[in-house]
Amino acid sequence: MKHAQTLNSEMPKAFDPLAIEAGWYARWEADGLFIADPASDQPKFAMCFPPPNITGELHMGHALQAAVYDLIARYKRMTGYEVLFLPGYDHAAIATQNVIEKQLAREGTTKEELGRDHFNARVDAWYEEVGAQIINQLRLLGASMDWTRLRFTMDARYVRAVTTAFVEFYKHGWIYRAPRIVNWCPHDRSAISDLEVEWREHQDTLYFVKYPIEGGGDLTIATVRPETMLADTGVAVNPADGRYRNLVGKTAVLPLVGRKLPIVADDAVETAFGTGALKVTPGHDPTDYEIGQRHGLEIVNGMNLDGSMNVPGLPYDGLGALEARARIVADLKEQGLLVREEPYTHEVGHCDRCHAVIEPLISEQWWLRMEELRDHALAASEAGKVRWHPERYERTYLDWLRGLRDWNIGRQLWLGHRVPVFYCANGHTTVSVEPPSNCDECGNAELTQDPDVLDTWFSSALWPFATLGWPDQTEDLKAFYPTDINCTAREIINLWVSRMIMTGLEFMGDVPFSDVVIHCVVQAPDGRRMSKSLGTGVDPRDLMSKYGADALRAWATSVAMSSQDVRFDESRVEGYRRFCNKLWNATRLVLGSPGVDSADSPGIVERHEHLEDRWILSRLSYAADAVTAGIERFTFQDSINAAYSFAWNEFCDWYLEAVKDRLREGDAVAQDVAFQCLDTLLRFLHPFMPFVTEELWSRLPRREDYLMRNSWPEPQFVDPGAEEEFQEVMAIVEEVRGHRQAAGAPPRGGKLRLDGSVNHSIARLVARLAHVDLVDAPEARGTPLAVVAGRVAFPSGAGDARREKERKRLEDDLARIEARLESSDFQEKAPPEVVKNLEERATAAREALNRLADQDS
RNA sequence: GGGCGGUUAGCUCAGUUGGCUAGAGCGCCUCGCUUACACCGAGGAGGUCGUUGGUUCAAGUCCAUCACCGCCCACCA
Repeated sequence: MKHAQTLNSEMPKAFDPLAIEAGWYARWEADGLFIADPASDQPKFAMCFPPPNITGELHMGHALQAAVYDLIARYKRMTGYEVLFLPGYDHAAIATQNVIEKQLAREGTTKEELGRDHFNARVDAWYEEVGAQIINQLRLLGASMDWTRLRFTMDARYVRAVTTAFVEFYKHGWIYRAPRIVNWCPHDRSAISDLEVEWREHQDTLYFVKYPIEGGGDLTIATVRPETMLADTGVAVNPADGRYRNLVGKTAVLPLVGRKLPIVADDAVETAFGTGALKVTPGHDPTDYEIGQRHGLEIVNGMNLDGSMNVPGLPYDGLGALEARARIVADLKEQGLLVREEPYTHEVGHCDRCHAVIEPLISEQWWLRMEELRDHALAASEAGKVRWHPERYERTYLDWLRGLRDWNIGRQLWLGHRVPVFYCANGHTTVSVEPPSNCDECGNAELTQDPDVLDTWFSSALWPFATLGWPDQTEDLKAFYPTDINCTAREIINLWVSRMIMTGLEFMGDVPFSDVVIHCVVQAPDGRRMSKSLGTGVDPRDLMSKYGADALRAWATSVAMSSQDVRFDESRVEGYRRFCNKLWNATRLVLGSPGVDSADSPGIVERHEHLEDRWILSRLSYAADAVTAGIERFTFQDSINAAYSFAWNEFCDWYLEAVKDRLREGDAVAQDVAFQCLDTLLRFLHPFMPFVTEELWSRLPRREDYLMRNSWPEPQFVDPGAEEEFQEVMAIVEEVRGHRQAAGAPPRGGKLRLDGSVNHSIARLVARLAHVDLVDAPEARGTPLAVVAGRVAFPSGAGDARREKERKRLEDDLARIEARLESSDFQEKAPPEVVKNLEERATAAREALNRLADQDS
């Protein structure tokens, strides 16, 4: 349990985050506060943390995401839920393979040289090392994750879930194997899905090439990839294109190769592009593939899996694409077939992991039919089962879903979940979760497993239930599925969120979560992408060691739901460290008051004789409401801002200043109110800044338990009258201070006569806060301050400039207000309360001007 | 090519259903080491809310247009 001590004398003057963070995390964890109990009779609340790729350390995006998740987890615990916050990490097959390959390259070797076994050992070691790093960083952040339920997508249990899903889909007849044109990464020697292609702008050349026509004449086509012409099997024109109508049905002859190419008419051809004639390469272009299918064109495979040319008998055989291109262009030029070249800018697909140029080619792959999965997901959305925050992202998701095509789930990588398909020597296929010992059909025991692995996203798609034990009906699964929230960056809405929804509906019969929260992306200060390779990354650990985890988290949650991406601004993180320090010192002040150990805390103050007490308690209620509303609406910045301004601008700047004397005298009511404020404030700040709040709360008198497992505050002391009166206090005090500075007077001292209309409570506070003595009448000489009708003036004439400025402001304001009030349209059409409000403002401005005039006379 | 978001103080950002006398943090200027805090306190300067129109008694807030910036989808070679 925690150590009990409440002596502020032990509190250093400055808050040191590093001195307390690790200790609290260890204590929370040791006391099992992160562990979820499926048998609890509390309502359940669950979130499965998006498994970070094990490709390296956590970056800013992870920190931001973890801060948001953890704030929700802590908030829900405090509001009475049994919370499961489940951590894990992802094997990220293609990404990890690339990382290891790069390491090997640096060591001057390759995975082929190393061999499968050694390569796998290497990968395992890497998973262990990086997995530990990631966990460590999440702990540093204060993420209250249930580490007893840590999951890894390569754990045996998880693997079984993945293969089970595959087998189920297969039984439905949704998984099939077929040759199709795919995005081929020649570097990874694997197919990748459409979503894993990253498009980049290239400055290329558009080549215009003359194709002779049998029986005389020729036509010119335009291409940026002349090397693919070696695999051309046709030429296409638009049926509506009058220029070429007479050529349809004729045959062109492929230069350099001599192959006969039927000229066909197809709507897919754009008449406005190039010459309006398209060379058709069904084996290496998706559009061409479809045209080829429609017209029965032959498919020629002109490329090897490593991206080199596969054109036996031609001089380009075995060359890389770019080299072949140069040679072909030269040869065409020599033969007079190159009509012209134009610079051309277009988008070229790259592998999003290794960045190699994608080569579309025909390949036999595993496919998953999406029709039914998609339709169920669409129906779930229509039924309002998933809410998106901000709402607009629902459309992003739905638009993508509606255009969904079959998913290429096979990968030809060394890493990943193996496809659970086995072939026997007789050519039969057995599909099974557990490796079969015999062929299902003929009993043959000589089985070989399909070499393909599954797309990483196939396994990630099962995350919300596979982590809970599916396909077994575990206690966790029953208690915590469906989960409640998924929070990610928008870039993986389609890759991941959509697929979880589809598999959840399929295997669990319900959506995997009810709310999807999309957070913004943090950019480098100059607006570029934050990236290690660009050198624009900022390490969250550096920030934590400079400012503390609380400051980083407070900043992260304050920007997470921005409508636009945010540029990283370190000064804002620093600002939240100062805020922690402010809280620290405010607590220190209150704890330093004599006799606090016996203060009646916590307890609602029944003795309301002090205006400032009623005022701050009313403000506290208002702030607590705002914090709660912000969390509930997923606008965390509203929560942070409300907490910050209450703590700093109201509690510290005004309340503590107002009650300093009372605290010093050991006034039990002031102590009680101050503790009440601190107690509540620390509670509603805890999800945002768990460490400093737990530390300070533990120092308040008689706090036996952890703040972390205490209840969410709902103070309900609202006193509009007190708020109004205190406004008056602040206005007069600010005026005194303003005049003082304008006149160059000392910051305290002097005498002030308040108008008789100012009540005693207000007068008392003004005197204290403005550091003046109240008198009945200003003395003729040596009186620095005087007041007329509740407003401050210097009788001497010092402060005239300020007064003049004030007059100007008031006059301008009054003129504007009167202009509006004089409009009959306004009087008739504006709501009465708006008119009334404006009239009151006009009155106030006139009174203020009158007072200024009185002072002049 | 389609869709979405953004353009508010020197910088980074807030501004809920139109009522704003437009805010915060940082930075800047002037004071002040007052027994919680100099990781501080007090005062102050600084914005015709990207453009041009429109709707309205009233527009940063709604509509249209244009201009930039960013993102997501999209297989015109």
